[in-house]
Amino acid sequence: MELFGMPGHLIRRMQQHSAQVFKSKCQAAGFDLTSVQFAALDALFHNPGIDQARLAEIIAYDRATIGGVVERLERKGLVRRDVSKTDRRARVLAMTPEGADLYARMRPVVEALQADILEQLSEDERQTFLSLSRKALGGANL
Amino acid sequence: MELFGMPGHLIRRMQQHSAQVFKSKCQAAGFDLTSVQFAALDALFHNPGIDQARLAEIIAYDRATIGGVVERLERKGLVRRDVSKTDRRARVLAMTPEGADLYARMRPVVEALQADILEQLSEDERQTFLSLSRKALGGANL
DNA sequence: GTCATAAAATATGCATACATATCAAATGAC
DNA sequence: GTCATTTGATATGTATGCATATTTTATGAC
Repeated sequence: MELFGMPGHLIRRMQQHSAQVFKSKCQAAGFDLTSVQFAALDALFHNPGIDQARLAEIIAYDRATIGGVVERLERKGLVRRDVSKTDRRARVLAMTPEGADLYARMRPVVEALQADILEQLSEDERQTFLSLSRKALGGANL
Repeated sequence: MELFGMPGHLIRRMQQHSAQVFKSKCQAAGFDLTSVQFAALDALFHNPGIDQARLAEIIAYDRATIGGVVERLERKGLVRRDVSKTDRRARVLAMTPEGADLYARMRPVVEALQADILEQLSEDERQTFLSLSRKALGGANL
C-alpha cells in the first residue's frame, strides 16, 4: 500500500493543510490566535459560563491540554477564570469584552477561510467530504 | 455556522480519531511506535539512503521536527545516522536490522488498521473520501 | 456523619509541529 | 579562487496533544 493510499497519512496531511490555511488567513487579517484558541472562544460564545471540563468536552480536547489553552487566552485578556460558586474545584469561564470583540471580528474571517481549506473541491464535493467526515466520526461526538 | 459544519474542525477531529486508532491498534499488537515514527520507517524503507531533509520532504514534515523523530528512532536502535560521504552537512539515514524487522512486523498491522480509521464508511465511501482528500490537497505534494 | 469514589484542576513527561536563528558546508556567479 | 547565497542540521521557543499522577473538592453508599 502506498503512503498516499493510507487514510492515516492523508488525514494528517489534511490537518496540516487546514492548520496552515487557518494560520495564514488569520495572520493576513491581523489576528494572532491559533485555531484551537479560536475554537475555545467559539465554544465559550455558544456556551457561556461553562467550566474547563465542559469546554474540553465540547471541542473534543484533552482536559490537560485545555488548561494551557485557557491560560494563554487568559494571559491575552480574552477570557476570565473564576472559581465556581457551586463547585470550588471548577473554574467558570467567561469571555472578557476584549474576547467578545475579538471573537466578533474574527468570526467572519474564520468562516470565510473554511471554504479555502477545501478550495480544490467543488461545492458538491465539499459537502460530500464533510458528510463523509461526519459519518466516519460516527456517534463519537456528533 | 456550526462547529461541525466547519471543515477545519471536522478535519482536526478526523486526525484525532485516526491517531487514536493507530495508537490503540498498534499497542494491542504490542508495538510502541508513534504513527510519525512508523511513517519515517516506511519512507526509509522505500527510499534507502536518504538524508533528513529528503525524509522531511517525503512525509511532509518540518525539518526541525524530523530531527527529534529520527533521534528517537536512533535511540531505539531502529535507524542509523551517518555523515554523508558526499556532503558533510548531511546525515544519511539507514534502517538497522532491528528497524527493518520491526517495520516488516508492523506493516501488516498498520495496513489493516487503515480500514478501521474509516470503519463507519462503506468501501465506496472510503474511496470517495480518499480521492476527495487527495484532490483537496491538490498538487501540493501529491 | 464517615468514607470510598469520582470529578475538576494542575503538574509532569513525552512527542509532535512549526517559526526563527545559528552554524557548517556546499554551490554558483564572477 | 572568492564570496554571496543556499542548504542540512541543530537549537530555541511556543503551542498543541495525550497519558499519568496528584491535590482538592464533591457526592453517593452506609
